[in-house]
Amino acid sequence: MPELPEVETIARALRDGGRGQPSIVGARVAAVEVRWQPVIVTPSPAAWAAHLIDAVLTDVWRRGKYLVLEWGKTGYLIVHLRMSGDLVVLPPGQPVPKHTRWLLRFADGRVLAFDNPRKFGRTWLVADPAEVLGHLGPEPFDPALTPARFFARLQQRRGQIKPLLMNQRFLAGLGNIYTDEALHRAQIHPRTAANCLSAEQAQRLLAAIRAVLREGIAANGASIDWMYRGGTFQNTFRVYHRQGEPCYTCYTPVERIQVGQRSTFFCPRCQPFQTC
DNA sequence: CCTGAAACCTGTCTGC
DNA sequence: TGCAGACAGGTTTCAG
Repeated sequence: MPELPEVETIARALRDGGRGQPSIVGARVAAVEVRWQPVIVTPSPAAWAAHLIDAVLTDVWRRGKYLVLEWGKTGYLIVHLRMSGDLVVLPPGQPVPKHTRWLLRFADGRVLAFDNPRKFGRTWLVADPAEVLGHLGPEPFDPALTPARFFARLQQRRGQIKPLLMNQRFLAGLGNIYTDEALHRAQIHPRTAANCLSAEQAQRLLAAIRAVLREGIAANGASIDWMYRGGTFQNTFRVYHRQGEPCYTCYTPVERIQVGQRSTFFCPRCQPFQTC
């Protein structure tokens, strides 16, 4: 589930209200429960819980695929969902999801639950968010990331464009779905060497990345399988999971290949392979 | 620097 | 119905 648009959807719902629940900003923690300790990276699970008791949530935001919950002077609770799960608000008395790894009970009776079936997700509580987020590349919507700057960074890399776009040190937020969708929109083959792209292609690619992310956010993310619900972007996929079906642009069957160990979907006609 | 393999997990779906 | 195998939105570590 969780790439930038899904994480953004969760962050906005927690901060502003949404997905059927009002905002939790201003709520005070009355009790903490950790059900699967390895999910807590730092500090120790006991210290983690002790720090959060009585803390008041002051803000929620997103950086890349990380969710950041601010608790005033208590610090920053940072969450990464990895391959599955959600951060959900439950009204008083409602049972928590089956795969809840930790939960915060608020003084008003509501519960914030970290639902993470595959146990890949991780949580940190830190004084400085840079401890966790410091390695991340630029946000895709950062105005400082101009087409010229993006092109210059591509020029410095010789690897395949798809794994590079998914490298969070290069750019923060893209995952398997949105990368394939952006490359199709920009008409670039996923195995193209990054430094073989022209300035025009770089500009087109950056615009395509921003367009698919914007559409994904507007659709509240994508829902696939049982992992996540609520979003509708899956109805707008142009290539992802469409192998054998006609490209909407040229009617050539969409192909599925492996690139960087990930299933990759592309149109062989709209996205021809190129070398320098 | 770049690539590929493996590991971390649970659940769903497909085919025999 | 049972069961084996493939596959899944991510990241890290290691070998070459």
